[in-house]
Amino acid sequence: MTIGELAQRLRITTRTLRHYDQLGLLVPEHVDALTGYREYGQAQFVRAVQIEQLKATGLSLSTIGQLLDSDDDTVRALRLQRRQIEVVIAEHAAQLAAIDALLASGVALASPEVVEVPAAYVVVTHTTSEPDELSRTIRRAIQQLGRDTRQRQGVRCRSFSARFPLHIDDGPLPVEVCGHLDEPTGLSTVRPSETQLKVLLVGDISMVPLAYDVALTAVRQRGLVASGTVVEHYLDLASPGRTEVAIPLCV
Amino acid sequence: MTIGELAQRLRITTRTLRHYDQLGLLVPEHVDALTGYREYGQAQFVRAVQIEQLKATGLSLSTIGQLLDSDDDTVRALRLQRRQIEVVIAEHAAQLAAIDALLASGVALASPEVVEVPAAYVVVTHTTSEPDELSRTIRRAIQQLGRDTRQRQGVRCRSFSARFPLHIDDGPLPVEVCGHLDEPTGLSTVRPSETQLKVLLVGDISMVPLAYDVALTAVRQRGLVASGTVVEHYLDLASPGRTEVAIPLCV
DNA sequence: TTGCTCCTCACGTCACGTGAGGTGGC
DNA sequence: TTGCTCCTCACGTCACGTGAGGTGGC
Repeated sequence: MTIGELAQRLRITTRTLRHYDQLGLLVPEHVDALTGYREYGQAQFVRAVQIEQLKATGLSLSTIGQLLDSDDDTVRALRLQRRQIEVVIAEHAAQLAAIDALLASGVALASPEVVEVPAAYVVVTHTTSEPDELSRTIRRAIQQLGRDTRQRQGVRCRSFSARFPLHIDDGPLPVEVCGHLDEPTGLSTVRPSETQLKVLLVGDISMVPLAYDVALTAVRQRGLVASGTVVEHYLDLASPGRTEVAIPLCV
Repeated sequence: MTIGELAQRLRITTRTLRHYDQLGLLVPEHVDALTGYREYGQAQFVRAVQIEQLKATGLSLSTIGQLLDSDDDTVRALRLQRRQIEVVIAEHAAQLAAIDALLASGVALASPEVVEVPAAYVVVTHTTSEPDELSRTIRRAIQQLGRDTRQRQGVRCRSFSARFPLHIDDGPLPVEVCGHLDEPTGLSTVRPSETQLKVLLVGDISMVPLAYDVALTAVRQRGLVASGTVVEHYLDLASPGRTEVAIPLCV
């Protein structure tokens, strides 16, 4: 049969069949020496169907060729392909999550700004941490604080924030973790209002150092005076979530 | 800052930054006329972070550029992107299903072969169909037959098959649908053994006509004599599932 | 002088889509 | 002569990776 007939049967284009020919994946039974016309036979038809079947699994054409030509372990190749597709799906799921987080934040793209943060009711806990344990320490303190406030006061924290030194050296550093409440309760205190240079970051945790860097650079560049403390405010704890990284200013 | 410093902060390569420069997506604050060295400032740093944030959603660089440069509707763009990612995920899910079906079948790739199909216990039902209603008619008959055998005989069919004329003209055509049983029951009959040219097809429904075509071509090419009937045997009804398309032979 | 960072081309990736320009049989 | 199918280049896609080959400041 001609290339057009084969293409019609397979519901693919003649260009695709010429591409397969060029790759050596599906060579015509015979090529007219004069006109260059390709002639395909029954064996090529069957092979073409097999190729389309394997293409439906997302395998590359070169892999398909190897599987059809040698007696390579097709089961093994399909299992491998399965794992790779799962990775790709996970990547796309992460993109969906990133989109949702951005939409939920009102599409806030990282940009540093000076803001006046109003006073707030908070429950405070203090701890210390090695520099490279910082994020784990904060996470644990937040979980503990969340449980405590719910058990002891029946109140759920709206969000959490952490404060630690702006410049981190060796050795343990003091960390303050706050749970933010809507209303004052027995154990809550008031955190006074302050001026901050703030970066709202929507994205996964790996972007937090970047936000910190943006904030710090902006402080320097605008000639502001930092108070020596960093504030990270976790607006939601989902990953990727919204995190504010801020540097309190001395006004 | 230099291109290397900016790259380090963003955890991307200098090549990527040069690429952005080339696209006009992120142009340095200043380029040394003599050495060609790029110099980036605070504004470029912030813009670069915004670019990376939007890249996490899977948007293309050209779209990102448009969103950052004009006041295009970013919310609309993100919603659109969300839908496109869902489509891509669905495609990959279909690939996973294709892999699973192939693995479940023992990696049977379409190839026509002459087989002796043994006798079987079946429950038979007859109906007619317009040619372009064929697949729907078969599906309905299978559902009905499945319900009937379970209700009236408490037996579940192992699989189903359908028989219809090999050459389909205009007008209604006779269709025979069988439910295959493990054991004989009150209403079951025996379908005698027969010789078929069979193609086992693993894939979605759209490939069934292809399998039919493979089988028919093989019959012709091998000089066999067809009985005038096509048999489709649905080994599992999931989609994509395993379907045998066979043409009974006159021996 | 040796590293290090920086520079500019320019090819390669993957599976084709899409013209451009031309030919042979009904 | 007009359609139709067929042919061969060859560029374009997308976001860079990866050399090749070379330069300026410590």
